[in-house]
Amino acid sequence: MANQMTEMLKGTLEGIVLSILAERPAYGYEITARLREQGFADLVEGTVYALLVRIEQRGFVDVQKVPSEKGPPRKVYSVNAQGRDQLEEFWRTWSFLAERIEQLHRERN
Amino acid sequence: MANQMTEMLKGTLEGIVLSILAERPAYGYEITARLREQGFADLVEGTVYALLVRIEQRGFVDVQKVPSEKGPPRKVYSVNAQGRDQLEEFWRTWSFLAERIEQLHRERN
DNA sequence: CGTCGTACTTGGTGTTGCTATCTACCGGTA
DNA sequence: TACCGGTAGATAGCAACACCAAGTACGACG
Repeated sequence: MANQMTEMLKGTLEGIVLSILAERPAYGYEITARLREQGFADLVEGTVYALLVRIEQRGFVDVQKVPSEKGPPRKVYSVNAQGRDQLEEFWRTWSFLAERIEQLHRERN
Repeated sequence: MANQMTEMLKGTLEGIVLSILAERPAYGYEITARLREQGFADLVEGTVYALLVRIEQRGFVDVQKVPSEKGPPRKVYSVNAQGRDQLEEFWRTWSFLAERIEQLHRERN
């Protein structure tokens, strides 16, 4: 993955995944696949799985094991109340940062 | 510093500083002060100095020592051609990411 | 039985921002 | 003189996070 994107994903990927889960519950393999389709072509599975473990341990998501026809059982994640709070916090932080960066972008020559 | 902002700065702070230097050359203490005024209140000096060392070693900036009336000599940094390339790359990466995140933002309920 | 696609796990690495502390220079003040 | 605060920079150690690499597990299909 391009180094710059790798570094930029730190701190944003969690928000991205929480946001995806806020739309509707999903499991790791599915999330990875969707993100790859949406342009994050080089995103590696291990990253997403590790992130899911993290946000579960922090109590932002609930997990449900669902049997799959095509492989091992899926771990379907859904955001809970605490996760929604975290997501709101993410949007606040993002908005602040994006605003300042966009301002620098406009000021560039 | 809020944890979320800390993580989000990874990967963006370099672009922010390069962007500031692209407007006009500056030195570390000044850059830290300006960023703090602009809302990055908890940004620590050490972070900026370390970043400046990094981008100098990567050849993105040129340095000039300038005596100060109020303290030790300043190290004034200015972006060079390679730095401008890096900055362009930063804007491309940022635009891509921001677009996708804003889309998730709009889709939220 | 071997392979492919699905699905998840994990140990190690590199980058990066933060914490904390240090040095250095100057002016004002007790 | 001695001390303090503001200016200016450096750095060792830490934590978080994305990546890399390799592994396990399950079912279907040839």
